[in-house]
Amino acid sequence: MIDLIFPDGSKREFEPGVTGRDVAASIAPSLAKRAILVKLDGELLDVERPLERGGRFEILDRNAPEALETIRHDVSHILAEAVQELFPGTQVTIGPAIEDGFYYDFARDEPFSLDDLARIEQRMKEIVDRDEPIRREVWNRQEAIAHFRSIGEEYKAQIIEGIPGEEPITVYRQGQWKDLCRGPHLPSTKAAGKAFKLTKLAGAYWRGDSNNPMLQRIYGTAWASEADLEAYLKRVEEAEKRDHRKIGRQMDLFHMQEEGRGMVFWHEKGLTLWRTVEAYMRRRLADAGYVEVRTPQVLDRVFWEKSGHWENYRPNMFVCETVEGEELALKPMNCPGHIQIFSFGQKSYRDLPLRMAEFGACHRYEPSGALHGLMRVRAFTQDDAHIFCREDQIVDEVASFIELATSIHEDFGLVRDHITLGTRPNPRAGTDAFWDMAEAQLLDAARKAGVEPVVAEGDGAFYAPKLDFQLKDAIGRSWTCGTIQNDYVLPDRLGAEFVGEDGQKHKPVMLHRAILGSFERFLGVLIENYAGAFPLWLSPVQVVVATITSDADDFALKAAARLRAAGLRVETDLRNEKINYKIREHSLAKTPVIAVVGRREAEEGKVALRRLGSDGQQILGLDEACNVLALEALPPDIARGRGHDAATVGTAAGGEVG
RNA sequence: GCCGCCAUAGCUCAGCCGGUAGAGCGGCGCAUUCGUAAUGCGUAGGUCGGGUGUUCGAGUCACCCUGGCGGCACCA
Repeated sequence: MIDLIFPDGSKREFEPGVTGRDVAASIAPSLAKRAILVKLDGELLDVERPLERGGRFEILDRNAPEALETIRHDVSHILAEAVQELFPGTQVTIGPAIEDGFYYDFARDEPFSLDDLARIEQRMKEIVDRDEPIRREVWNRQEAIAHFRSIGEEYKAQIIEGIPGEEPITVYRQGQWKDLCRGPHLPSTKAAGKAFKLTKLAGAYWRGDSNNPMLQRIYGTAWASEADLEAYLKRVEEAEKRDHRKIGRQMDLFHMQEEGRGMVFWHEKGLTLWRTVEAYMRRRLADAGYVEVRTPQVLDRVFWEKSGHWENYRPNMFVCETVEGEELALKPMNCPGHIQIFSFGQKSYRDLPLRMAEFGACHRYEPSGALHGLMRVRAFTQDDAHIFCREDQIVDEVASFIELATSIHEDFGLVRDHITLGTRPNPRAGTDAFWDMAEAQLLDAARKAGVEPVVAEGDGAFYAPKLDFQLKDAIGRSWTCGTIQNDYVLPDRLGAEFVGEDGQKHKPVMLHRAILGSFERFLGVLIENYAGAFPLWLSPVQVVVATITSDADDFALKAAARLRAAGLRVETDLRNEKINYKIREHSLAKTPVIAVVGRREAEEGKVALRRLGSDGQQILGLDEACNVLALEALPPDIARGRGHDAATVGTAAGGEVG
């Protein structure tokens, strides 16, 4: 007999070979009907799977969180079945569940069309209606390989060949159709439900390797209920509205054009945003003990040969030849330049840690297909810095960096989800012993800062492991911003050294670190995080003074001048338009504050402040308005320095009027 | 770079099976001076990303190039 322990703690005995469905039926017939999966000691199993051992046991219906992944996986199989019915001769490969949905990769000479997608989706729904039972079978390895080969499924045969010897080869039958799969699966196609939708068509390399043939991938989304599906589609729509490329155009922040792929034309408002962020970063870095430097944009090929970049990254560098025959390259990164400054003259251990920052403009020839708005560009400015330190200073430096970065990210409304530790990749420089040590240092430092990193196997740079910050924005999407790497290789390669207490020369360790990543990308993230409705301190235009009638023009100009004198970024709108029209226009332009001035305000020397997103007004005397807004527009670091909490400042003074 | 899709006024988009381009918003002009999310009327903008071909005739079909988008690969 086997013992099953239920979630309520009760324990019951069953015959070995009993199925999850039998167990459910012994509790209640309705439960047997609803059951789509069972969990035995944390492992998900088919409900029809005979149980050979006991353990902690749970019966899951389709609303269980764990069921969703299986539903998605099943829908991907239904997709594959539909495709093979409609397009005989198409080979199936793999089709996993992913975040929000699933995909399936097919090998077929003819490309699928968008129209095909609609047909396939229709057929998938028919397959669900057919209620085909899904059953697990264990096959003999050699027979399985021979079988899949014989039916022309070369990819499946290859997959089986790659499965470790001790693992059983399982095949799931789904009506007439079958697929190699580890499982688990739902009891029938009907259990998958119809809350799914095919979303996109894409190419994808077999086994993720660009040397392999390209397969056709069909993506879909699948949910436990129609309501969830609709909510998801709505979320996607909301995210599209925040697209920084769209908002960048609407708000006149920047543009890009054909002749400069991956290069940004920053317009006045976009540059204002940039400079605001830059000024903030300068203050934060200065407070944290960094010095700022600037290194050459273009350096001789010989320099990059020494640094090793020529050898490793030549195809991705912008290179030019001069009339005198020199070969020069635009810098793809700042580190070698910083080492030159470090090595200029002699450095003592007393100089360490030396934190050297540069808002460094770099150029990298990124593959054309990688370019994406501001997120991936060919010319970008990093908020770069290198901390030269002794080995025993690494942990402290990394830990305080984590604190600094966290504080900065939060000032921009981004909350940390987690930090990843990218470990040794392949290929890589250095011995395993080196990597053991370097990875341990980062782990120690993270823990010292109170963070337990999530390990991302093989995600490190080739010369060093790294910590990456994963942030969440206002609508829950995650972004990677900020990184730190402990590099022993480059300082050695470029001969950086310092004189230690012992009078001997030592090699410093170099911590490469960025908090924003690049200004381009970070501003893109900010635009999407705030959907263009920036907090007052960041907003390119902070106040628009809008008149109701031309009688108020003079006062409006005076008010604008005073607000500017108080340090605010102000525009005026004296056009002969109705106030409704102006309010609408400036609200759509995401202006945080509209200062309305009519005859009444002009006579009384007041302004009526209207905040974006609220329809109330705050009528204040001009002086008071200047004070309130200037205080409110303080960057968060300065507000903290003055003992103000930016979030609550400005709401205290003045009366609300409907 | 690879696979697929797309490319029409400043913006968003319509233009069916080929017969020489439309709308809304925006712009400009005139009128309106009107208290917190769109005042009315009028008017000017495109030869349809570039090229080749098919055709009596192409925005509309085919092919090539360029670029954009969605993925894949890449991301020091």
